[in-house]
Amino acid sequence: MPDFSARLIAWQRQHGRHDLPWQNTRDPYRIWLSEIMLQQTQVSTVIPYYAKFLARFPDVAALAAAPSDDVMALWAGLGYYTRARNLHRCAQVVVERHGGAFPASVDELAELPGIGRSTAAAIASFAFGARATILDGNVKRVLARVFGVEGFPGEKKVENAMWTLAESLLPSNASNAEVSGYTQGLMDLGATLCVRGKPDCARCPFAPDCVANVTGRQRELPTARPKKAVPTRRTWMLVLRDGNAVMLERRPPSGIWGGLWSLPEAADEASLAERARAFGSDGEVSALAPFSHVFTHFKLDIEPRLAAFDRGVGALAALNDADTAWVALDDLDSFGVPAPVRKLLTSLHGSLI
DNA sequence: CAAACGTGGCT
DNA sequence: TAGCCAAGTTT
Repeated sequence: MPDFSARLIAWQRQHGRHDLPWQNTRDPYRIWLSEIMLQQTQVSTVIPYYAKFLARFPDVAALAAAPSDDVMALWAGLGYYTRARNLHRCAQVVVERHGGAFPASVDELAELPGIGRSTAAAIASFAFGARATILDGNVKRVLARVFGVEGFPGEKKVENAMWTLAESLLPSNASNAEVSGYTQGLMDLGATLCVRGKPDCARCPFAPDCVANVTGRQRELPTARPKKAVPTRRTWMLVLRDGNAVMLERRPPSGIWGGLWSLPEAADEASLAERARAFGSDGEVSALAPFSHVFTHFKLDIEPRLAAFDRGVGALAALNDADTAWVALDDLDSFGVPAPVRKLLTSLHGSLI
């Protein structure tokens, strides 16, 4: 399809999205921030986080200078927390090694923490008019359908073929504005017309040439991810409570909820009771309602236990240090707390006292 | 290179 | 409802 890019650019100009919060700017900082947040995350989810970050950290220098805990607290709830740590590191690298200005080339961008090939292309095309293709979920879906690309796009072989195809479709001599429109068009087509469930082929500029549309295979393309059973893990969480405050513990930097503040955990009931005693609680440990939380790759059954504590007569364990903190339930916002733990504590806040 | 890595929206 | 998956990157 020799006129793929021209058709896409024309479609985007007329029917694409033009008023998202991170559009209508060439500020690499704002574009970068949005692109990181939008990785594996829907637009509607990102919008309030993007606004919060921009208000608190108006430029890359402000973000670089912030304490890591502040960045994590602001990111809490968005998920994939490695993104937040890389975001912070990236800001510091840009300030310390690039004089506070994002590099303009795809290759240099892709060397920065948290910026891979697709995000680098997005930033380079939106901020600098570079001729580089993205390859996100939207593009994979559009390419699979329009060109009839078979196979699960998460598979390396298929993904490589799609990168090659996507590169070949780039507009050859386009202005900066056209390059931005092309990249945005790829996303918009996938996000608004060529959606997973019921694609609106009637309004699609590629309908007459689209393999999936012509053959009625919209449902089979792109090829679905192979099904895998999700294992279940189980954990006991300690709600050590002193009046309106609970004790939180810093999680290790990597692994699930890496770098967030969460409730102390144990692998079984007895171990949790022992931890409660070690912290200095001499009261009873009582069961709260169990619940489960589903991640992408496993299900977590959570057994919360409540124990009373009195810091007034408590021991050294009552003191805050780098990895433990007593937090008022009204003040959870200033700590990066995992979403389900936050929900648990918030519901407790309503029912206690 | 397959697996790890969150959460919420949608069907 | 339970399953699928979204503006992917890192290890």
